[in-house]
Amino acid sequence: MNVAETQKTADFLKALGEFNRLSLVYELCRCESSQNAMCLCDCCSVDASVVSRHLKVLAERDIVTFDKVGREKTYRLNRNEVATQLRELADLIENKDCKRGHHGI
Amino acid sequence: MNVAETQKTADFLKALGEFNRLSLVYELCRCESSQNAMCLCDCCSVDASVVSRHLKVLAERDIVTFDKVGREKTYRLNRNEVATQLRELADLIENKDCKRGHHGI
DNA sequence: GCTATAATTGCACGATTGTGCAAATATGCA
DNA sequence: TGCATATTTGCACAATCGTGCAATTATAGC
Repeated sequence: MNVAETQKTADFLKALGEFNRLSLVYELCRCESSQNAMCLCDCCSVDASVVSRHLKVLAERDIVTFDKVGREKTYRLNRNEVATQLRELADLIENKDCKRGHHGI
Repeated sequence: MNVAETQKTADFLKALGEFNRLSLVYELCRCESSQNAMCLCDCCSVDASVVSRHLKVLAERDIVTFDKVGREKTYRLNRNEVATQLRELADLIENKDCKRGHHGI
């Protein structure tokens, strides 16, 4: 695992690892259709500017994607991509193949 | 998803979502046997006290477990538990059942 | 054009976090 | 008992982060 990959994975997990951002993800998870940011404000009781910034972080990590329709941005969760990243990490952590003993056996 | 569960998941992800802590996890992932903290120091170039603190955070989230043997603590990765948590989150995010339309359809 | 609404940005602030160093604690070994 | 090694803790500090408010930008609709 090289440094860049490790950093990328850490950034991904850090983006998910904040209460209000994870709440946004869960809220989007419940939505079949895209949701605009104002609508998403309701799920976490913070200022609209804060939601805007959190969504920006999530978008930077490709956790969510948005479409701009008129003056609204509608967000949707990148379900498959996020789930895949989590499962890949799970597989890596559980993987027996790369294990070695104390002395590199 | 209630507040306490969301916070717990966020804390778990946050614990993994820091570069040096994730490096420690990867290092433990490569080890079949338990490793003591001094040995783990090598994988991330920070002070031993820093490693100690990071391992404490990982232990608090049940990401690692340790045994105290003599004056050393040997750590091992809770592979199954961590992988399971990640997969449960992946399943939740991908789950179609809990989806609903814009108006709760 | 003007106004209302959606979203972002700048600024400030307090809280948290990661870090190194030195000191303290704990334990093994001679 | 005394010394060496492993680990933790206290302290300080800089950096990052989450937040709210006010101002700004963008766009729809009149």
